[in-house]
Amino acid sequence: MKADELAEILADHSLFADCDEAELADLILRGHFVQYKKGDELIMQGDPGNSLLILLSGNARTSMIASNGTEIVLDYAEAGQVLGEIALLDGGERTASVTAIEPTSALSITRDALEDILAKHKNMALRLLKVMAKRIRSANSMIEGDRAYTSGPRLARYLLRLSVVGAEEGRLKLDLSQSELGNFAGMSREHINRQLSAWSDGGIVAVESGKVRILDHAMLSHIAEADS
Amino acid sequence: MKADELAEILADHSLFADCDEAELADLILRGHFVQYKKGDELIMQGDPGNSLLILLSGNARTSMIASNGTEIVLDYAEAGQVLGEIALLDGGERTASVTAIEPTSALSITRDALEDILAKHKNMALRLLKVMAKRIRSANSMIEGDRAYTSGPRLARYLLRLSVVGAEEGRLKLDLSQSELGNFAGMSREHINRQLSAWSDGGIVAVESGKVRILDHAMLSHIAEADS
DNA sequence: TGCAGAAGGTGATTAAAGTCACATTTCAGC
DNA sequence: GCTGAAATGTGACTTTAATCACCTTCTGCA
Repeated sequence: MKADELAEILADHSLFADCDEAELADLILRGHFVQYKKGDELIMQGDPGNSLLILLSGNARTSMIASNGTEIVLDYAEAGQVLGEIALLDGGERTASVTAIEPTSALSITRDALEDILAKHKNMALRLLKVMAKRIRSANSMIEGDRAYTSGPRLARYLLRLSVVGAEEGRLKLDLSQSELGNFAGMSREHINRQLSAWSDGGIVAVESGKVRILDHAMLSHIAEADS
Repeated sequence: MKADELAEILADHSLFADCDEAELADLILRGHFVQYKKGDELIMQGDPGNSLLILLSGNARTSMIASNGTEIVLDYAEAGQVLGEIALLDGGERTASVTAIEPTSALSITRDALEDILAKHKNMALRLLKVMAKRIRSANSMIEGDRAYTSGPRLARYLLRLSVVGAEEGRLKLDLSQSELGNFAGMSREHINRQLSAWSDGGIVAVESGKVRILDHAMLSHIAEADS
C-alpha cells in the first residue's frame, strides 16, 4: 500500500485525515494489513489487547455480551475509524468484540509500533486523544439516551445516528435487522417493530422490504428531543 | 506548592503517580491552583472547555442534565483524578458539570500549558490516554449495567463501586442521599428506598441515620452478578 | 422451484419500576 | 430546644415495555 492510498482512505471523516506524509508512511511501514470476511471477529471480548486497528474499508459492529448474556451493540464503525485503542492503552482485556458485517480490511498496529509512532510524531498522540474524547462523548450520549428517554425518542436518536448526512432519500448507512436495531437501541425486537409500524403509519419512516428509510427527518428529530 | 507535595497527593491511585520530578515541576509551574467550596461548580455543562483539572483534595460529582431535565450522575471523583479532558482535547462543549461536594482544591491546566507539557514530556500523553481509556471502560460498564440488569443488581453494582476497598465496617466512600444514589444508579428515590429496606431486612446492608453500610459484601457481589 | 431458516408482524399477558400522595423523621441553624 | 426544610418511608396506582406464543413473509441456495 502507498501513502497516498492510505491518505485517500483517511481523507473523509477520520481524525487521521490530517496526517502528513511521514506519519502515513510510518503507519504503513509499521502497520500490518489485515482482511476479514463478513462475520469474522476483528477483536474478541476478553482477549488481551495488544494491537489497534484502523479500518480501511468495510463496516464493523462493536458489541459486548453482558455477564447475563444480553448483547449490547455499542457502535458501528466505518473506514477511517480506530478500534481497539482502549485495551491497547491500558493493558486490560478487550471490553467488547468487533465483528465485520461485510468484507472488511484494516491496518493493525501493535503496541510497540504505536509507541514508536507516538514518540516520533507528537501529533499522533493528540489525534488519538481526540479519537478517545469522541468515544467518551458518544458513550455519554448513549447513557443519556438510556437513562433519560423512553423507547420512542431513543429509537429516533439511533435512527438519526445511522442516517447518512447528505441523505439520499433518507436511506440509512446500514440496513440492520430489527433485532439488531433492538440490540443497538436497547429495546426488544417486538417493540422496535411496533414503533416502526406506528411511525410508518404516521409517514415518518418507510419500512420497505426490511429496510428503514427516514421520510420526515424533521419530525424524527423532534421526537428524539421529546420530553419522554 | 512544591513538587514533593504534589507527588504525595498523586501517589495513591492516580495515573499520575509515576510522574518524575521534572513533570511534576512543570505541572506546578504551568498549572494554576484553584479552590472551591461545597456546592461550587468546577466545570459547567455547555461551557467551552479550555482547561483541565487535576483534583488535589476533596470530592466532586460529575453529572449531566439531559435535555428533558433528568439529572444523571456519571461519577464521583477524588484526589488524583483528572477532570475535563474531553472538551479540552476535542474543543467541544463541556458534556457534564462537575460540582464540589465538599471543600475541594485542584490544579487547573490550560490548553496551551497542556500542549507544552505534552510536547515536552512524552509520557504525559500516554498517561492521559490511560486516563481516558479508564473513563471509556467505566462508561461502557455503566451502559452494560443500564442495559442488561434490573434495578437490584444495578444498585448493588453502584454500591460496590462506592465501597472502599479496605472497607472499615463496609462504610462507603461517600454518604449519598437516596435521591443522589438514585441519580447515580438510574432509579427513582422511592425505589432505592424500597430496595435498601429489603436488603436491610435481609442483613445485606445496614441503613443507619441515612448512611448505608455494606454488611454482606459477598452477598451484594453475588446480587450484582445476578442474571436479572 | 421448493424448502429451510431467518426475519417480520401482532395480540395477550406479565413484570418491573416509575409516579403520586402523604406521613414521618432527621438535621442544621437560630 | 425550636422550627422549617430536606430526607426518608410506604401504600396504591399507572405506565412502559418485556415476554410469550404464534403466524406470516421473505430470501438464499441446493
